[in-house]
Amino acid sequence: MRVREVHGFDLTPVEARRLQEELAGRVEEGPPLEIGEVRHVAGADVSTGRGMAYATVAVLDFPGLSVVEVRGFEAPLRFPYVPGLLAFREVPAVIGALREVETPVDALICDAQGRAHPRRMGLACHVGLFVDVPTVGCAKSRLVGDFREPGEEKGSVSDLLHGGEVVGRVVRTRDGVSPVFVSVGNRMDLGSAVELVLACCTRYRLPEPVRQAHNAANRLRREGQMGLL
DNA sequence: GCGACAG
DNA sequence: ATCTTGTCGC
Repeated sequence: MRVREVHGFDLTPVEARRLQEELAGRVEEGPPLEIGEVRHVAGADVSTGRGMAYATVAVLDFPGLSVVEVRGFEAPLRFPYVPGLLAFREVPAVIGALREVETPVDALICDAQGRAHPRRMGLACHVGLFVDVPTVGCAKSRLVGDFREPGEEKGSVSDLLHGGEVVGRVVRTRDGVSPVFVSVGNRMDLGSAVELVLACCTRYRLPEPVRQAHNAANRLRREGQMGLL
């Protein structure tokens, strides 16, 4: 996959925060994703340990959701975990893995926030500026915003509000499970993002591409490899 | 000053 | 996220 060199990552937290304010203006909300045209969906995740970041990207066919490619990339952690600045800690490793993906991907789901971020620049938006693929943020917990608990049935949703705007949606992906937080990454629309995430949650709470990437990242960290295809 | 806080 | 055993629930 083609990856652009938007900027370097040798920054301090103060510089990183200022860069986010500038980059947020480059994020594109829309157009709607033609989900009927989607052939492949990828998921990205990062596992950390012993000063290293182990990033993986799993590519699945759609709507079948079987794994067709898995790539991994490890890089030293050069930035601390600071709420709101996660991208500066994990993106270097993520783009390393994305660079090695050979399958044409139509959409990428990141295990993090997109526009549901204090400066509308979550990791999913950040990754979306480095690639041409539309990105979606699907996090397991909230970073910012207020919301009402969605209904208990799969498919129930509620708006995630912050600073007077709808920055994302709280989505129940399976009956009875805790909801996930979906928001636009880049080149995508919120409705499409929710639709895609729901279409990827056939058996588990998290979208299958993200689950596969998560498992591969843990294997990469523990065993130094992910298993072939 | 106090509480919140993706992974 | 990671560190970790047993244990409560479907």
